Amino acid sequence: MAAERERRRDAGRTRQQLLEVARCRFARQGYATTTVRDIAEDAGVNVALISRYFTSKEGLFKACLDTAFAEIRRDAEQTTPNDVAAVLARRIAGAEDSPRRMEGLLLLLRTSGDERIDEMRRGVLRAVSERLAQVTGDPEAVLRAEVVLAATLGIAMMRSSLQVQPLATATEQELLAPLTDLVEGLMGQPMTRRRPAR
Amino acid sequence: MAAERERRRDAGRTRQQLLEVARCRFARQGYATTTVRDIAEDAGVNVALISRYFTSKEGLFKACLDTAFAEIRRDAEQTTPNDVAAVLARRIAGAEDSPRRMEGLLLLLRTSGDERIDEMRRGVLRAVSERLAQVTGDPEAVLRAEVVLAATLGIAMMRSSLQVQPLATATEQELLAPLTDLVEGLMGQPMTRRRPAR
DNA sequence: GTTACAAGTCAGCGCACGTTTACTACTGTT
DNA sequence: AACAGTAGTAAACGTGCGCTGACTTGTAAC
Repeated sequence: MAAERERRRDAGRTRQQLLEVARCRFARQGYATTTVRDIAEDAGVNVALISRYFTSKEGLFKACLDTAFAEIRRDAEQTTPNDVAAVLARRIAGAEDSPRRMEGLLLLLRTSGDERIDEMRRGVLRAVSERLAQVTGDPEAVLRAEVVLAATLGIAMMRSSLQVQPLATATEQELLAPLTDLVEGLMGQPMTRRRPAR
Repeated sequence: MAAERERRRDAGRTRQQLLEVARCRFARQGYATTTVRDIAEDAGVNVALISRYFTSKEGLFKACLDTAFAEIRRDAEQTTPNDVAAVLARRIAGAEDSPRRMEGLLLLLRTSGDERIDEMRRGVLRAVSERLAQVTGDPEAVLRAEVVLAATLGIAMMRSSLQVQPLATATEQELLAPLTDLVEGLMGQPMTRRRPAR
């Protein structure tokens, strides 16, 4: 209850504000296209604060990635085999705090030009894929899980920057059936899975 | 047979050279990250020639998109229902002129910041999806076709800029089975397709 | 009320980018 | 051989970017 009244100057709050608007910009426009002046204006503060709180534009981007990674890992850990499609649908088109949820996914495929960041990204994608692959014990499972993940990222892309209809405005419910079929087709009961390569 | 010997100065050839190296750069790095000086150096010519032959960087990008669009449309027109997965696998990981084939796909999701170009992009994606959707007459078919397309684009992304293993180095043969299952699951025999939403 | 420090602002630096202008060199024609 | 026209070059211009250092203002402690 202490100090809960609004302060006109609050470092923690502005830092958080910067994180959120930056995350939104980076996810929608990509790293290179987003300028620090845009971000500062969105947050309603001066540009210099970005350098102060996050060292640099790249530092801010990395901070955005960190929060996104944490979210995604949490999602992945709590997902059970039967859940996969529903969790993906929720993340892509979940209603409650949309479109914040999808932003995390989009950050995964926005490159900053920094090799260390790309390495982090690969790490997260790989971890999520392997978690997904645990659903089956198949040696090909990781590859198939990565295809599921790739599909999810692709859908997120088409909905955000490309805005291809009708996918762009499909609801969570409308996405659930196709995603279920996709996951089922790729990781569920064997169809072509067990047959030898032609 | 006329004038087939190599000329040291050949406008048509340099123009073509610029188109090819630009397409590669744009596909790999995106529009904003690629500089005209990079492109000119790759082509081994002076920067000013980009302005001369394509008016501007954006003009060059648009020219790249035009060639990619033509290729993709041609692919789409010649695809039969049973072919879909094979054509996609070939485009993603086709051996003969790889990785040129995949570049066309990647250009579809690289944004230039120009709204007219984005409109073109949406148009092509939409056309390809509708063509894909003709496989079935289902009203939901376009949505499902777009999911197939999104998956394809996502895979291309993971192979190029993200380089997530094992997807990044999977061969055409290795991709064929998962893609077949994906297409089958989404557009083939009804599984959850006909059952009402939960 | 005064003081000290943190929060926030302002103006500008340096650099890399896309583009342009003035120039040089090659090539086919007569 | 001289010319004309085009292919290609060199250098610089203007702009917008990320970032910085000196400054101002709010806030909490005494």
